[in-house]
Amino acid sequence: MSAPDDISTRPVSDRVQRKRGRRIQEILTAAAELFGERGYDGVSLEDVAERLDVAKSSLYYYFSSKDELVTAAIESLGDEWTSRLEDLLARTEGTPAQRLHALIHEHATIAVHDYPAALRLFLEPREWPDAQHDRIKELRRRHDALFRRLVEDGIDDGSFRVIDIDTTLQCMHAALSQAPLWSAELPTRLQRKAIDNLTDTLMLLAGHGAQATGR
Amino acid sequence: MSAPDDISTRPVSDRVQRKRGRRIQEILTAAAELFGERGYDGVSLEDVAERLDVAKSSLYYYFSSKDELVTAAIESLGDEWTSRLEDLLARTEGTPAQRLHALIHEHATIAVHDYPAALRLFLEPREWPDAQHDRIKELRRRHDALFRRLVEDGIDDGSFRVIDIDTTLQCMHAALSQAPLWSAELPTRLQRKAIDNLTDTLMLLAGHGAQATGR
Amino acid sequence: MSAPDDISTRPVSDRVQRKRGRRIQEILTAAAELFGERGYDGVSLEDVAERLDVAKSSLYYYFSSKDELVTAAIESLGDEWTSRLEDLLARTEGTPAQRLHALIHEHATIAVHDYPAALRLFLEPREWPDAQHDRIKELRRRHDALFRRLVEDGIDDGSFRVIDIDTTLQCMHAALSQAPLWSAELPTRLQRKAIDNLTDTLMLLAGHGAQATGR
Amino acid sequence: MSAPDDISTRPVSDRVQRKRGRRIQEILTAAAELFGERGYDGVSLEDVAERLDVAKSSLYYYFSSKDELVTAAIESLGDEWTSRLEDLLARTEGTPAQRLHALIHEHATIAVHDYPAALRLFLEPREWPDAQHDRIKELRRRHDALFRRLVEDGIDDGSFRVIDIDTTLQCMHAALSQAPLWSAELPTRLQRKAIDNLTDTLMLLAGHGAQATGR
DNA sequence: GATGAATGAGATTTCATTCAT
DNA sequence: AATGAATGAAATCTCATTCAT
Repeated sequence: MSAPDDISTRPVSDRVQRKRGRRIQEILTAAAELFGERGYDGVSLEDVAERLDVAKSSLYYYFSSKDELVTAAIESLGDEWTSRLEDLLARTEGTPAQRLHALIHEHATIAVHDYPAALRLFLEPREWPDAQHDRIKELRRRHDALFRRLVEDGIDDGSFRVIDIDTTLQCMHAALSQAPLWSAELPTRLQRKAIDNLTDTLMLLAGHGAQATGR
Repeated sequence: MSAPDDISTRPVSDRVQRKRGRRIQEILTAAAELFGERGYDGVSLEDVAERLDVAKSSLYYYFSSKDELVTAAIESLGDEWTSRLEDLLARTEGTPAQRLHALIHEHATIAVHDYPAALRLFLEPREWPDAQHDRIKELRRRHDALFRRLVEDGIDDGSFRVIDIDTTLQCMHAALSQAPLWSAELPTRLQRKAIDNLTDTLMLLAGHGAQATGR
Repeated sequence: MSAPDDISTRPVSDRVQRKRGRRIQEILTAAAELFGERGYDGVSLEDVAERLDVAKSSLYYYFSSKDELVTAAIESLGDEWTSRLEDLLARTEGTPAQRLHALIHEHATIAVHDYPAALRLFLEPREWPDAQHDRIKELRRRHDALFRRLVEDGIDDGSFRVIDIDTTLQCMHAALSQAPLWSAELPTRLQRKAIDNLTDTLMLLAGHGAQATGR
Repeated sequence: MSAPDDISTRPVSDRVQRKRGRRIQEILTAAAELFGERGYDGVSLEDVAERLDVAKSSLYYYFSSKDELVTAAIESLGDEWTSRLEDLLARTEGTPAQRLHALIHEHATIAVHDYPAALRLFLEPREWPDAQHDRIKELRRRHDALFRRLVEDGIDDGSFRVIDIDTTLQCMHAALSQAPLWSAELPTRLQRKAIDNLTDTLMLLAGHGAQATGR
């Protein structure tokens, strides 16, 4: 009805752009929580929309399908998660053992405390639609690399001893992924303690004696 | 009007009875595989029926609902699994470390080799309908008890040292549950090796040095 | 496998014949009760079979379809019902008012007391499959004729006065059909009284004062 | 994350609201007709949808289950019906006999003429799902109260004489409920007459002589 | 941007009916 | 005569997706 060219050529104002970005983040956060908790099939778009207090159809303005929304949510959560771990490592000095201890502790804290919802994301790809497999694997790789490097460092300097590094990493990862599940049942005041225990226990997997945790 | 007393005289012949039992086992096996692989929501009755090459509605002749089928499948699989572990322990002598090693190895073998499908069953209850929660928890308890006793024995005689026994068991369990997932991708010839590695690695969680596995 | 002619030409022994007849009656009785109570759609063949403690498929040995079973059940019940009323009239002497009173009372007794289940049978044809319409109408006609004759007699001799005989009969019939419904809620000891009240009340429809019922 | 407060500023415009209301009424009307005619089991949602020329699943946008749709349809129809009767009484003066006559006549007119479909609604609760029982009973109570009061008035002033007021009301109700069934078969030009006859006949149940209907 | 309305595909479940034994 | 097993059709219900406004 009005000149169409106008619309397509006019650069969308920054303010509008930012607003859209913020809205998308809201949606992704809500979606990540829900999907993390109940899995792909366990959450309908209606659920996501309801939590955001918008109409279901409105979600399609930002994402062209459930799959796309899920993909973005996973990516977003995974990105933030990995970034937090990378940041931590960047500012933590010390022996490989100290740094691995810090990394595990941080990961456990995020999992149990900050994003208990996210457990399914790293858990297993088979649940997710094909499109997500690669993204999840990629996330998983980035995430894995952080741990792997530290473990290798520890092996090199003789402080760690493992049977097989892949196996070790898989076990760590499995235990960390499952952690929110059982620690969710603990009363909050015990969770910090649980995280410490978990961290120390997992250090054993690297063939390294439990660190004193000042407890 | 006079009800014939022949209820007792027509006890459904044994042959028929056995046949029915066999059929039910077929169904349960197929169902356990599928549900184990793809989860409750990921499998439709159509899928189960198709694998058995029967009509969807035929399943209702044996089970009155999807839930009931799933419950029975879980129970059946879990029972057999736990029995195998209990049997193993009954015939295995030795130190707690030797017995725990055998137990983990057996569990890993079952998980990776015999029932790679079953991983979800022990994984997490939230996915399953309410009716299943208790059954799964109960299975989990029985299963847990086997490991716990051995670890406690090892602690008592000084051969194990753990930070916190609950944490240790959770980690072992998590790693064993996840194992089929990543080892599924290995070529078959490497799987035996993977199981050995996994077993030795998990022994570390009990604070016990890696056993020589004759490798 | 054996000579087939034999089977078809050999006259089935009387004993067998009678036994079959008895079995059929059992089935019809059970079916009439169930269908009367819960209607055509409300009763499955499984329900009928269960009450008889036989297998569902066995019903097909006697009736070739649900519809046929229902038809026969209706017919059987209706026949017996109408016969009872005809018998009653045959042995009851007196004025039209006395005879109508007796007829209504008997009908009400059967409906409320003997076959409370049957209410739907006379209620309305639309519920039943097409095949049944005519049978039900025919039953209804026979039944109606009994009442109609008496009312006409009473009109002729001046003891009844009605607005329109069809209307009068419809109302009587409606009230009698519904009776088991509300009297079912009464405690048994009040049902006899309720039948009396109903009878006297319906006599009013014939424009005849309530009879003294010796109460 | 910050939930916008605009819930109150986006109150779903009135126009939309009204449109929705209208749509719902359309559905309820169609549903009431069908369920009234063929009963709960006799009507599938497909039937309702087809009459409205929409997809089956669209009904779920307005009602969350068949039961809910049926409940609403019953309620809606029953409400209107009772209101009409209450209105009539509010504007009708005269003796209890005159008012009862008017009430019965109006009820018969609605039943036979306006909503011939509704007969089952007042007929019998056993057909309807549990959820509906109470609603139907409540409707029935309201409806009953109208008739009861008038009959009681007539008894008090000596113009009516009944055997038992409950029985009288049940009979009236039964006859009125059944009326559409048999009068449906009459040619339209006779229906007015049939209603008059029915009304006069039912007045007899109150022990009151037939009113002259100018015939 | 946002949403109410609508829909098609697919899921679970029921049931009359058939068939081999 | 009787029945266990199996099945296809249909019913209720869910949900991702589309579309007009």
